[in-house]
Amino acid sequence: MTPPLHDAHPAGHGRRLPDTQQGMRRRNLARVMHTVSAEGPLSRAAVAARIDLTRAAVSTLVDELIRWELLEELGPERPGRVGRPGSALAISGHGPAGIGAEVGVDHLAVCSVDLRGVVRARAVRHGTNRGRPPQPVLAELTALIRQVVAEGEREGLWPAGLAVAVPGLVARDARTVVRAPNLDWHDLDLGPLLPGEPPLTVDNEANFGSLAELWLGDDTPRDFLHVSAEIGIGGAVVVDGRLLRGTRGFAGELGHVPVDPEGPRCACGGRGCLEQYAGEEAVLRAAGLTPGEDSVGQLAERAARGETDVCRALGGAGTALGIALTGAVNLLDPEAVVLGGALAALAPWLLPSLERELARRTAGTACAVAVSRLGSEGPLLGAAHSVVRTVLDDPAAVAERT
Amino acid sequence: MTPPLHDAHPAGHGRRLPDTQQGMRRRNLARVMHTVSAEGPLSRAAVAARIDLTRAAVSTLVDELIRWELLEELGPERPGRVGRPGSALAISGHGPAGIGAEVGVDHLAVCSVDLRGVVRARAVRHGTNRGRPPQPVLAELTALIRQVVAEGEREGLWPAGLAVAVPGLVARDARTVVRAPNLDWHDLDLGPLLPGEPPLTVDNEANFGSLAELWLGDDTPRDFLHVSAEIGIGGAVVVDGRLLRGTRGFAGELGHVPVDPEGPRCACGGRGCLEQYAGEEAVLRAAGLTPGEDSVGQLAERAARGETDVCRALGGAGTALGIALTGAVNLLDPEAVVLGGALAALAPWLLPSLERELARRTAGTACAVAVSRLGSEGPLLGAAHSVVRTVLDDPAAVAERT
DNA sequence: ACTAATTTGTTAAGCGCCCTGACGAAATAG
DNA sequence: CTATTTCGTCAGGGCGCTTAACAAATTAGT
Repeated sequence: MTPPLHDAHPAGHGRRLPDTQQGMRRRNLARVMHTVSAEGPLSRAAVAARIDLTRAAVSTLVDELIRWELLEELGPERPGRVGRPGSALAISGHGPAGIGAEVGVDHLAVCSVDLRGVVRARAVRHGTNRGRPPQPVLAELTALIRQVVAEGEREGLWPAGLAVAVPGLVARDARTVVRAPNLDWHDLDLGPLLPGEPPLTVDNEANFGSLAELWLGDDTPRDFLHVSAEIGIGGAVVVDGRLLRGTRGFAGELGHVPVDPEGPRCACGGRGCLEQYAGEEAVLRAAGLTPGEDSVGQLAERAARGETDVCRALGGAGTALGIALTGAVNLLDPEAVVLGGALAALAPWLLPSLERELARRTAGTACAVAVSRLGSEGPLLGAAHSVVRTVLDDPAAVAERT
Repeated sequence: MTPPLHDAHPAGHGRRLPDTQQGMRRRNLARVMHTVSAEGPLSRAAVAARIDLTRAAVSTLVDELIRWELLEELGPERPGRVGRPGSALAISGHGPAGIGAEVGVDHLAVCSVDLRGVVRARAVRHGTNRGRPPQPVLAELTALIRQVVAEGEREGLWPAGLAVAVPGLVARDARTVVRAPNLDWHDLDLGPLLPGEPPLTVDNEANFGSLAELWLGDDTPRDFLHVSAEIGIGGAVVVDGRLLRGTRGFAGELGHVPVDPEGPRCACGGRGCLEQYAGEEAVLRAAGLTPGEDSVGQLAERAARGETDVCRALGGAGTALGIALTGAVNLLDPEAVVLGGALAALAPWLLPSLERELARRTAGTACAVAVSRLGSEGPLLGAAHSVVRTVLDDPAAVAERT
């Protein structure tokens, strides 16, 4: 079985390797990396058994990966079984690292993650970016990035790529922000405004969040629907371990699925979109609160205290989510629906009505609904990990770059 | 011991050939077949240029495919350009053929298609199957199949596979009909009731219809949403040239997407499902007609005559389709929506309201809506072609079977 | 008409990649 | 202490594509 070649959009390496011996070699190098990454320290023989190659072939692959410092030899395994003990191989903690960055409405964040998946450095700056012009915001982000990169370099890490999560739609070139309403950014190419050196990938925060769920989630299936809300409502569809992007890169826009065709007008031009019932502004209004800092925390706190207006508002949002998700589930038949972002924190008050609505509108057993453990950390971690995945997906490519 | 080469389901999900030299060889054989199939007669040099291999390599691949009678040498091409003219290669008109079969509510149909995609034999039996027990129906279908296979054998064709389209949900094993309400079949394994010889694949008629659209449509994109209605409303999602099936194989159930959360009750347990507005029964009732033979023809005829009740009913169905499709388009961002099956014949009266609804609910340019040229022929052709695709996808596999 | 240039298809040599089979090394079992 | 098992490596070989060269078949130019 071939390892899942990571989606084409983040990073240019998603291209299919050619059907030549070199391409085969590169795919097999990738299969070794994926196997070791997924199943902890493993001997050459164990890897060979898993990817269906001979020990001899795996030996040469591993030699090369060690020479490139992508794998490390940990030494002899603790015996336990009969026979000569194998020599444990592990993903290296040095070498390439993924840099993830997030442009939030109320903060900036950057982190670096090594090939093992361990977060090695972080930097955050709080304060609103709403309506600020892009240049100063991205200059601040660049400073945070340089700080994180420098910190990594002191530990023997070099940046293999930079992935930036933004709260808005991103074109398929993975550089241009088409529309980010809460930042008031439009048709903006981030390339020239960020460091030129590590290759850049920009994507929607909901997309990165769903990838984080896929890669880091506890037992997230390979087919699921991810719903996350910050200000608007974002969704992402993961099919067979791959993120579905759509022709223009706009797939997953759950927020503008019609819930009631004659409902209130929406900025998108439609009527009764989900966002009119479960978006932050709508929920706050229904709860009798005014928008402000940390609105989500406010909602959770008051709901926990049992304030009926807030509970009823969240219940209504859950019902609307349930209706919109019924349509999505009928269309996609996912294994699960995962609530992420701000929805994770509010899940206790959303789930009952959401699940009730989903169940009563579904023939047979309804789709399972899970709550993300990552919450608002998802987009940042997903961004950093997406870089790591491109390295695992084609280790030979990064070796060429050293 | 050879590894499993094909997914049970059609749609060529199963390009999971191992990363060994043999796997590479088989993939390259497939690439030659696909290239010749897609771009008509081609010289060895032209194929080599397209699939990025050397002429020498392509020569050996072609030799093998000719020895297996999957390719034919047509002889020297008409010159025109400077240089030695190439020798044109074409897909063979002999050898393996795909057998497609359709269990409709009102008919049975079988056809065979050669590797070139040409329909070589057909057989049809009219008469309702509604509520009949499966055994006699499938016995009749078997008789038609044998007839079509025999006809093909007289022309040097042998059946490489049998694909059966049914109006209902099919489990992922591609043999078991889980639920076909209009036939009143439930949890029925078709394997034992059909000829054992050509390998069997069963799938939903909407799925096969969408594949036909993908493979045979005029300029159907690789990402589209296919909507077809016979009695119920079926949908199918094609992403990057692959059919999206969902975990249980139930993806594409557009008919039960909620259009109005407080609408009329539906058999599925929900309320206001699309089928309650645009299903055959609902449209006939709204038009003041009673269900019967050829209801679709009736509707089209009366609408063409300008009967206001019928036109209004179809317009309402179009509006409901537009609302449901708005949600689907927001979620998937397809390149186009294609109306197939009975909807193709009724498109002139559905399209205006459908497109209006889609446009006014979409920010930016709305998704294009196209009408299928195949209409109700889609499922049968898609089934037969799905067999042909499995041959093109792994020609070495059929060579082993001779 | 004749030569030069161009393109095709084939052939032989070569290289890369994995497999087979055999070996020494390092552990356990008796 | 010996037999057994498993691991990692090495040499030899097969397979598949590439490179390079060549003959064949056509057009372009003089």
